[in-house]
Amino acid sequence: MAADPAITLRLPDGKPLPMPKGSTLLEVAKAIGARLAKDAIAAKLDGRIVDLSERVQSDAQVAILTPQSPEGLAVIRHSAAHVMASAVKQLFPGALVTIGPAVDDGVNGFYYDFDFDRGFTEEDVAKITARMEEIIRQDVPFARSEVSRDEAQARFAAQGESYKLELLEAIPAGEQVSLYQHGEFVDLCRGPHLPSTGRIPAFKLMSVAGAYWRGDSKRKMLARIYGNAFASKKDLEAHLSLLEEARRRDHRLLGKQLDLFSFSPSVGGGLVLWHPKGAQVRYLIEDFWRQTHFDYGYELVNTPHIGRAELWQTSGHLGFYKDNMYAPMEIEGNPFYLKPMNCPFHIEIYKSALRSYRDMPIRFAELGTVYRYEASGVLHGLMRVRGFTQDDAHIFCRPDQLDREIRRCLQHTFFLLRAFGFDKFDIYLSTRPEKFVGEPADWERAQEALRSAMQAEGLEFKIDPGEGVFYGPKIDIKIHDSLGRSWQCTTVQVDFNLPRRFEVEYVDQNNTRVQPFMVHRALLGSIERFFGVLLEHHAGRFPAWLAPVQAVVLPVTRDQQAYAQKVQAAFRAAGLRVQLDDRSEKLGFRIREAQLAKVPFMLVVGQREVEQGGVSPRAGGGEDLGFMSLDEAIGRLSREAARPARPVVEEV
RNA sequence: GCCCACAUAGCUCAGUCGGUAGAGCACUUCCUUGGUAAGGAAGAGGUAAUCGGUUCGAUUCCGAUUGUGGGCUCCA
Repeated sequence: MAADPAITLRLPDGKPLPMPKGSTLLEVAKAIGARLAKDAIAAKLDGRIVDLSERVQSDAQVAILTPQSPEGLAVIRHSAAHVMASAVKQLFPGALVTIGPAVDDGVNGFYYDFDFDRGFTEEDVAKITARMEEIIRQDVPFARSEVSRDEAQARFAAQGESYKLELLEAIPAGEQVSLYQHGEFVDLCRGPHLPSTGRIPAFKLMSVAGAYWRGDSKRKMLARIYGNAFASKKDLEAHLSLLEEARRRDHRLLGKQLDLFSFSPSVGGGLVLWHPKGAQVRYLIEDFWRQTHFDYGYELVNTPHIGRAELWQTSGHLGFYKDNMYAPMEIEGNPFYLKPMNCPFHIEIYKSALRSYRDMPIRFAELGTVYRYEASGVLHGLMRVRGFTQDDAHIFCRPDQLDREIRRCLQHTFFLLRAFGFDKFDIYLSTRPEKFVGEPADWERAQEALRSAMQAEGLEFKIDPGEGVFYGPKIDIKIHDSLGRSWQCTTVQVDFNLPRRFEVEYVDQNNTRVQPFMVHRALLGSIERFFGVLLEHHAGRFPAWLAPVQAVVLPVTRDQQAYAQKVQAAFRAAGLRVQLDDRSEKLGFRIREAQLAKVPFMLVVGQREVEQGGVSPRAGGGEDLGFMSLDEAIGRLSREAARPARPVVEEV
């Protein structure tokens, strides 16, 4: 040992660790601590995630990965995918293996795709689970080997694994590839993997689905099995109960239970029917939205649902967006299209007058209802529909105003989203893609404006290089809901395409006509989807200012009916949405119904309340607030059901 | 759109190995007026998603269509 030349490894805390050259990472872990060595499942060597069996030959940065780290968890899940594939091959030798990575979509942690003609049934999944448990119990070691591509081809050809051969085709001849083997099962895989199958602490197969080979709808449909794996049984249980909670607050279920909206096969898929209570909430959202837009200096506009084909020709939508547009309808010989976007109309309003640099910025906002063709298979409740209302706006501004306008948009966005109860966000800046329109210099300028606006607002953001739309860079904001799931709502996009196509201009200080910057932005995204997200976020219990019914008056007996009507009228006069439930049912029954309807307040009035001229409110949570005078109760409910305060708009 | 699954009363579901269907809740009427999460009785309600086919006979088997769910792809 002493003869081995020493190397120095640098640990995450910055401490140096001298080790003999050629030590395995497991030995490194042991040198750090016995407990760490026991927990270790893989390691990070100069940023590269590798097996514990890998030998370190030179000085390097080293971190030992345990199941507690996201990377460690990914290794467990990837290994679980291999174990699943081996179980499938044992049970169904006719199934061909394809790929099986670790993923993290909030539900699943890994999958493996098989070419298996019969497809997998529930019973198959149960059998596969049992076989996987056996393989894990046997604690079979994962062994890595490196072979030439040609040798790998020969091996997979012998096994008839045609998909693996296809993957190998893409690798240059003569290159080394890595194989991972546990038991009989060998897979082409970069790795890394756990030391052995016994190191998978807890897993569950979640579902079976179809998936195209290489995600290409022209290629073969494969049978995919999804699963998830965790660092402990407890983590798995927690995950499953989170999924259970998500099912419980599924907006489609709540929409039915609370009588908010529905879909009808007679109307068509993806077309929402808003019931009175749902429409009430929607209008409250929209009213608040409008008020904030006035506060942030927008002017509201209103535009038609259809427009002539020429308009969409000019905008370019018939070129790049046609697949999402409905077939044209002919009106007196002219083709018209249902609008998939509002921009061309807002531009026409802009162009209805000659604009001066003094007029800028011009901010047009509209709750514009658009129709987009969506393949039937992707429709999903309110989250993915064919007709929806965008909270759309277009800002036309001078180059020197862009930065300021973006900051304003961001302030407006966060004000609005916070008002609805969201306070955690992921922000992304998407930059110029390979195919783009406009001048690179303008792109630079716009990207810089987006970046500096976010920095000025003190926002942390990630950059998605090359993920911008072809017409301009954009900022996307995802909100986190109460279950920790994230939803893309807000998008702020600079557009270099439409101003050019429509010859949008203003007259500058030098009396020359120049093209303004144009910004598209949707803050809530789509009202339909936002409503769905909001519904799930609050589990159907809207904040009192949005509740379709804010209180229900419950007379104890028929004798208080007249008084109850007076109470209802008094609350209504104060602007509260109050209903009266004087059906001949017992009080307990009516309380139960109001509770299930998630009404924030119940106003119980019996003989005592009549005599003393008050009410006894009960909060939606079940708390009896005790007797109070009518004025006191109206004051309290008015405060609790107050709309969020208006924003303080800073001029930046 | 593609793969798989599903579609029975307003809702949630049961049942029918091919012989035209049932429960609970909701609804209507009556009784009950009860102080903080389900009082009682009676009644009404179904062209079994739609359209074809096989069969003496189809809600049940087969096909198509529409819709829904889980995915793929795409996106607000």
